[in-house]
Amino acid sequence: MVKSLDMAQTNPPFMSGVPELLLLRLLDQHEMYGYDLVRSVRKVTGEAISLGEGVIYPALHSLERNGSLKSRRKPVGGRTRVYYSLTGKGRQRLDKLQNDWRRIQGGITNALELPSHA
Amino acid sequence: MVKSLDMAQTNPPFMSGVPELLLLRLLDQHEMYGYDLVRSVRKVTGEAISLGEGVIYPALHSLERNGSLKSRRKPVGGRTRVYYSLTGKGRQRLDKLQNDWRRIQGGITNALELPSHA
DNA sequence: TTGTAATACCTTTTAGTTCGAGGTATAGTC
DNA sequence: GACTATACCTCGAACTAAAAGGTATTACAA
Repeated sequence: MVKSLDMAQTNPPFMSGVPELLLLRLLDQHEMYGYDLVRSVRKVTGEAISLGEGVIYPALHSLERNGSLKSRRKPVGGRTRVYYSLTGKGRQRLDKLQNDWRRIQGGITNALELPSHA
Repeated sequence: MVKSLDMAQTNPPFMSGVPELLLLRLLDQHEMYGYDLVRSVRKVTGEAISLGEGVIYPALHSLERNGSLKSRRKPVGGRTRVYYSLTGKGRQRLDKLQNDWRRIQGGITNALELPSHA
């Protein structure tokens, strides 16, 4: 895999909260493991959003620590996969994040519909 | 003005880049001053988003520093208002942010349309 | 005239967050 | 034997929004 030579873009706009929302949303469907989530995020967003492993793994650990996710280790052909799934708390958290997202998304949509350079 | 007693919510989800986008978008219409922008943001987002002065003023200063905004001081009834307006660079920045927003917004909308708890 | 609310500006501190880069190891393929 | 894909992980840097707190003037009401 060729690594990017672009300068680090540590804080891209509009991404805060997005990894958490997407992970919870995907894991609400069925359990998945980290490496798989990297690919799934790209796929379900229509290639619009790509989250690297450096985002996914810390996020999964953090979500498990706060009780939104639970995990189980499963050996698959010599390798070990860590499968994550939602807890009740995780589903509540997902609801809250979806509400937040819809509120903000709606507000920005309103704002962007203003006439330009009046 | 009664200050909020709620606990500090320093990093609310989905807000990164939003102040910058909204300020540039509003100032693309006509020049405005900080205190006015606080009220305008609330209004144009249909009360969905509220940005305090602690967000607005630093953002305006930062945008002026990087050349996206220019300002002029205007005394009004004993008080001095600082009016901000977009530069060419600011309009380019607004275009870029709007594209980023639409991309991410579309990606998340796709992801949220998945069937739940399959 | 006292005091309170609204206007209008500002800075500092805090608490996060994403991201790239880098690291380990196994399995499979050319 | 080398390279790619799989699969896990950590760390440090860059950046950001938000609250809290601060100054000063104007307007209005009790």
